[in-house]
Amino acid sequence: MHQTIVVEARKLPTQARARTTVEVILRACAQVLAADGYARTSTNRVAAVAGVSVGSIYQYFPNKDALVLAVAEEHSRSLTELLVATAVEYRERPIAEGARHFVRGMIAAHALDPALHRALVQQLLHLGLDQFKATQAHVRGLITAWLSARAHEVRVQNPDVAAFVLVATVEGVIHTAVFEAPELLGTTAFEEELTAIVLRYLGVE
Amino acid sequence: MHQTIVVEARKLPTQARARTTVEVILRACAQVLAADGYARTSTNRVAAVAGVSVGSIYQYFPNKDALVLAVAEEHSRSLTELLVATAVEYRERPIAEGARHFVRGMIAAHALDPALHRALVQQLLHLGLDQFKATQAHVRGLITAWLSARAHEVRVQNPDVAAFVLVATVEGVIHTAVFEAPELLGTTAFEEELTAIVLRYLGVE
DNA sequence: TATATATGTGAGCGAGCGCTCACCTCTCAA
DNA sequence: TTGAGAGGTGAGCGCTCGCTCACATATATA
Repeated sequence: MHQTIVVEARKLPTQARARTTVEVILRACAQVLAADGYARTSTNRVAAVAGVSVGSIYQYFPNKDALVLAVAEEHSRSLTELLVATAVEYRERPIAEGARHFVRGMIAAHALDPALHRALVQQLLHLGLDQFKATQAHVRGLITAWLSARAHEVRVQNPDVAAFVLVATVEGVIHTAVFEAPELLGTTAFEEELTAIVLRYLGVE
Repeated sequence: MHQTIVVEARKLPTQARARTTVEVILRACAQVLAADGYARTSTNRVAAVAGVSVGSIYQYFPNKDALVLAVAEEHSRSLTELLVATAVEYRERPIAEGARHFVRGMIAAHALDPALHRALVQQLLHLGLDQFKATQAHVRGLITAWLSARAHEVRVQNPDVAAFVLVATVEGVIHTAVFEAPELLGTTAFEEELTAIVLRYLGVE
């Protein structure tokens, strides 16, 4: 039922003003997605918010879904970058410290733009499932490697399964908080509790 | 940005054949939602699948969203019933047993109709956030009560927070599995691992 | 049987959607 | 300075959507 979606840019912006236009369009699309969700995000609305004509959108994006997917790519790139940064930084530190910073990184990643993240997660399941899975797999890969390198310090039989459960747990709890209790996200109590479940699962605490 | 949605039935079916019509419509809507997602669920499609005229839908539902919300209500009712049943059954048993059956119940609940669940979760965040929250709160309430009753056996400071984390964890892991690794759902290994994280978080294992 | 009311029908409306295309403006190398 | 192509425009096409309404049929009641 999920048809293939053409993602390739129709034409590449070569002049400086064209690159600005593309960026303005992407920012406007992100804004409308965050505010109104995918269903109410029309190309005409995006163009209006961007202060640009509809035609300009279709110069660089073959269709609406390609535009949304481009926004999603940018979002998940900055999200992954943030996580990879923490992963590298805490690779050699104690488990407890690493876990705490993984949790902190994930919370920060979701705090970047919760509303946009929400809209994208919703629709990506229909549009870019592969890309969505790839991002998840990337994060999971980082955790798997980290667990494998410290298998003797940690209570896991299968690092793959453990990574799956860990990432799903942290993401799940943060998502629930985003939707149902956004005020929790900034608190240390929330971070503590999330770190606790991770550490206890790993048999560290 | 989320406008109120009229949910009340436009008129109540009094004759037997009218009740059948309503049920046929609800079933058809659930089927189309599960197969194609909310965006591709049109009232005309639902009517066609139900073998009924569009007009009949609007005899009993004021608009599309009310119809979808009615499907969601039915779905979450059967889901909650299933969970309450296990909760009652294992209230007096050991923690470990209770946790295992909570996990099992949640897996079973999501296995009822994963595709429908998926479509509903996606859209309910826009349509019936209150109802969605209420269902979550109900489940969380059961867990809070259960943890409070056994506070001395279990490593939790705040039963409310613990219940939040637990429910979010179990839901999150199951959701991730539904979307990314449906083949995991039936396996005992999956159930084991999910039970393990719950028990270790509670300091039972 | 006759009448009132509940139930069911489906062509088609108005609106909004994604998207196109004929046309205009800007940029820059020659 | 100029012309070729990149960049930008927006009215509007074709289509689908949610939804209505004038009408037909089934059922309950007298």
